[in-house]
Amino acid sequence: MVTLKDISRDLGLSVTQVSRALGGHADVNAQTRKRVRAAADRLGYRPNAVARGLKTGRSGIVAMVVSGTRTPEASAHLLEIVMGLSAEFSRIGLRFVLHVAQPDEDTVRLHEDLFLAGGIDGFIVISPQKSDPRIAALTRMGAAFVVHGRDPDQAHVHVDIDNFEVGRRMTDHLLRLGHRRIAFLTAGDNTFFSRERVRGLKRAYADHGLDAGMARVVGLPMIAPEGQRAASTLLSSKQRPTAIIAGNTLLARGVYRAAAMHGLQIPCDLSVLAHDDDLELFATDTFDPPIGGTFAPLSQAWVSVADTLQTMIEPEKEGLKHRILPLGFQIGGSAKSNSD
Amino acid sequence: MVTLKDISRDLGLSVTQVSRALGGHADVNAQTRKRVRAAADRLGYRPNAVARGLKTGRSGIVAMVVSGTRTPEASAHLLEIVMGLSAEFSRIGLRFVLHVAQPDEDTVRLHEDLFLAGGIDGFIVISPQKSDPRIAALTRMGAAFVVHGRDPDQAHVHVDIDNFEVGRRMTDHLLRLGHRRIAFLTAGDNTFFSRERVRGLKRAYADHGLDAGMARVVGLPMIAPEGQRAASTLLSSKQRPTAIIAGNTLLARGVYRAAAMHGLQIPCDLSVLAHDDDLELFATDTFDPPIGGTFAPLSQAWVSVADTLQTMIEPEKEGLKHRILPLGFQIGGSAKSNSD
DNA sequence: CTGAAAGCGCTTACAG
DNA sequence: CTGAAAGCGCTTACAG
Repeated sequence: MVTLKDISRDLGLSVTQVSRALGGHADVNAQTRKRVRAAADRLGYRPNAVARGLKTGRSGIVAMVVSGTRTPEASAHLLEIVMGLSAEFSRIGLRFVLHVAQPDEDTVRLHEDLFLAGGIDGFIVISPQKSDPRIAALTRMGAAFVVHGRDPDQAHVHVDIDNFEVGRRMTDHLLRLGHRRIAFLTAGDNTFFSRERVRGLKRAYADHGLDAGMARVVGLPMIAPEGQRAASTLLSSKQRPTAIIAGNTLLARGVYRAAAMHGLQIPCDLSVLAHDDDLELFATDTFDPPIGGTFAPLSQAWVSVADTLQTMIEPEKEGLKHRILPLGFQIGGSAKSNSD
Repeated sequence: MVTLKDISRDLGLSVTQVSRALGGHADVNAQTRKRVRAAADRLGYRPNAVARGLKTGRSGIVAMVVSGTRTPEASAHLLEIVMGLSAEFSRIGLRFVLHVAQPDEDTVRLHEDLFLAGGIDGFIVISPQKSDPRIAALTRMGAAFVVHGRDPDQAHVHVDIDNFEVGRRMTDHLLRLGHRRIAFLTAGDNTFFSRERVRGLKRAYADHGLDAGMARVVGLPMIAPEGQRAASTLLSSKQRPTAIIAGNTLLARGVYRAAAMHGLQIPCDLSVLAHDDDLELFATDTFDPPIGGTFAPLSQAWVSVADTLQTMIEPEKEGLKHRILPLGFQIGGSAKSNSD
């Protein structure tokens, strides 16, 4: 292993100067800097992150702890998220590692263990639950962390989209098209984003002077088979909805399948909208007709999450601190006016 | 942050003794040890892994670098592997972290970066390719690592099953039942395990005095849709096979589907065997009829992988060094005698 | 522009 | 059984 000492000996310089030269500090003779750089390359020097970490208190590593998932779709979803985060962090010079816990493992303790042992500069938390204990623990320990999404019960740095608007805009779009019986497939009530979206849906009804009681809200795991099952039930019901809003494109995929099984054409017999995270694995380009709805690429969120966490870890590099990301709307071809 | 110094000050002891007491060394007065333990708990002491790492050269962290995958099934497969490894490593007191690379990212470089920066004690490599460059790089750097599977072109520590036997036993079983036209669905030719299995298949034919030319070997990604497609093609062919061997249960799932679509009953019209890794996500208890074939739980492999890597990292804890794991055979109900 | 020195928190010969 | 000291490899005031 080549150390600063080796370089300093090789060059007859002090370790101090070598360190400064490689660190790119201004107060080093340009000549010297060049010589040091050359020697470091020649000897194959690699800075020891552990030693640097002990001195500076920073390891350059950020972590995320997740629980193992139960379904292929959820796994694929998780891995795409991890890939997106990894890419952003490596772009800004931080290393992102994942710790996958057992389903029955205590993730709060894992956060504590990882942080208190040192060596982790910060954390990412995704899919926060109501009064999320991970957020409470990280806050208590004074760890740097960014949450994707939001827990309204605690104050914390977060990056999110305006989920109220997600619910409001899609519902408004359908109401304008004349739909009244709208079903909304979304996650359970213990997620803030879902509650916000439902609140947006209700607001849209109210804005149109309508009773939101006409809408049906269904809470479910947000994967295709569940979407298919729920849509199937809805489409078999007496007062079947004329439009379905899917919380993500996986659910929408299930809705499309259910519609096909019921012999219903989209958008003629059934309008469908979905919120689209723009995930590659569940690309919407295979939707026929093309799906409409709100649009906010998760990849944007990762840019923001990574930059924000970096700013918390390295305050000297003042970066952006986006919090609420912009929301788009795609018309698509999956919704049509209704005159029931 | 509470350090050894804080405890030593609190107790009026030297840092040396505090360190030894907490480290469980024998040469410390039992009384003292107790007092130190109590003080550490009271003050909330957590050893600083970074400092320890600088001194001992060990971080207690092992890593695996994988490329992001493209399909939900492959993602689920990967995550189950990661969960299994995580569980084993945490059982023996090591932390297992995952780095998920972009599909286009240079994983060799990632291994180098992670290792040369220090802070990673060892690596796990899975799914080795022919002349795998990751293995070459880790060997060159002198890193501790264990490969699950084997690269015949390089010497390295590995944990594996006897894949020759996997191919030989399943083929032998079918040949004894009178099958002659056997199709074998397996991975591409660039994997050692697949070549070994094919070699085993040929040996079984030879042992029965038969020409292995009657067998059909199909290389493909080992997931259900591919198995279904390949089986469908085979079952439509003129000289359709009377038996299909699937390299894993995902492929077998696809074969079952294809058989159903072709109106073929298993095992009456078609015999099917599969190698079963005993993964929870692709449990075989939903196979009707129950699938037969070779059986070797991956969870066993992880026990062995973790113990072996620990032995390489901490030679003082001499542990087991299983290399080739035992192989079982399940009769199941998916294969039947043939008299074509 | 350069170097000697201190120190991050820990472990471990060494001497008593 | 106990403690003073050295040192892992780095960074960074401080003094020149």
